Amino acid sequence: MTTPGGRRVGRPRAVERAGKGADPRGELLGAAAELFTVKGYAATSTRAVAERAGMRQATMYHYVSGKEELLAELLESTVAPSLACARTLLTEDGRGARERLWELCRADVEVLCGGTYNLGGLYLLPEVRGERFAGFRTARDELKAAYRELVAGATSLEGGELDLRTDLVFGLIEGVILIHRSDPTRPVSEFARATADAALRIAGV
Amino acid sequence: MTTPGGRRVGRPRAVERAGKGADPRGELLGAAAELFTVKGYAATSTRAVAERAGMRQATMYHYVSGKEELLAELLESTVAPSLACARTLLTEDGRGARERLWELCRADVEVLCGGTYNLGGLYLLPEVRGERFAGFRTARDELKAAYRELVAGATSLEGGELDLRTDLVFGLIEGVILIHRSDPTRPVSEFARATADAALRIAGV
DNA sequence: GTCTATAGGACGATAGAC
DNA sequence: GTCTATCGTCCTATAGAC
Repeated sequence: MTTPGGRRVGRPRAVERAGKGADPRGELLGAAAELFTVKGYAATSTRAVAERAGMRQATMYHYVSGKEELLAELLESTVAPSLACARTLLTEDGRGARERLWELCRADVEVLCGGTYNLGGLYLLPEVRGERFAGFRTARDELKAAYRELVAGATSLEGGELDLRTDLVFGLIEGVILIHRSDPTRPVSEFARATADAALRIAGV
Repeated sequence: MTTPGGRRVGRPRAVERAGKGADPRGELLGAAAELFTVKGYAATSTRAVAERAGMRQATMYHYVSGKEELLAELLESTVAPSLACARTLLTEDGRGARERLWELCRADVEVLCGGTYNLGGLYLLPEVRGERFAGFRTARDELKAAYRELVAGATSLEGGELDLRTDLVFGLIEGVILIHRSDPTRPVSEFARATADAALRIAGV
């Protein structure tokens, strides 16, 4: 951090960071993203996160309240783009539900598998069921409701049958996270389109 | 434990177990199954496992070498039935590949979602990538190869296109684990059949 | 703003009594 | 066969120097 005049303030870091984004909070989030997705949340220490972000463990607490805040923020940043996309698509009555469902699936897979780290894999961590992450789960539920509405429009199903089809479509999307994890070499955009095609076949349109 | 004559040996437990299966190793596995699936592997202590099995933490080491052995055994016991089923189906040339693929999907979902605990959820734990669980991953790979062979027989696809379809089918099956976790009230056998139907639609037959 | 140091607790595993 | 006790390690979070 620097003053408006450009003078450095605060004690210098023990290990100076080469380039990288000069935003310490962002670096912490990036480090957490990598470690949480690869080693899991519970198995990742605050030490490991902080050190990878180029600071000592205690310094982390200057930027975040603790480990949970890191996970909560990562989760919400991951579901937010898909949710924004879903809200937009729901208002576009001009296009058919079938086409909009395809587009939602494609965009969702693109987000889940497209980043540097496999952030979609965070959804699968057991810790996500905790109190602290209710905000994320609410957003995810709203996204699922959007899927349901588009499946309904595309198929004229209703009731339990509609729920079942929606669950299968939604399950496919979340399942592809695992596939992508096992073979990350496949181009994401091709894979996203193929998954969207498959989702429509599951929905039965 | 008792002698052939029925006399109790060893120091009595601090907390006597009511009924339950009198096999201590089995009780440990059952306790681990519940805790690992609900709280995750890394977040579950050996203390918690042992105590739920009705013994002190240290006593656990009389039956298993440690935490990892519990997870390894649970994983292998979960994939084994599906793999046995797949091997049988691969030899049944009399039935069409399409029908056998459907049956494999149905049986797999039944195993993954049918038990008391959602053992299928263990596949998703980040720790499973560890050295110690290579045996499980090998079995899972063989199962996936069986899926691939049946998809090939049912569709006449080949090469990259066959790989892609197989991954989508396999991803659906693993994805439904998550669905079942979010709504465990739905009858498993109905759900398993619906998932198998969906898998065939993804495969494109 | 970042550090060192440490409090205070939980963990996995082992030793040895009973 | 099961216990109690404990070792050594690692953890999260805080206090306070610089």
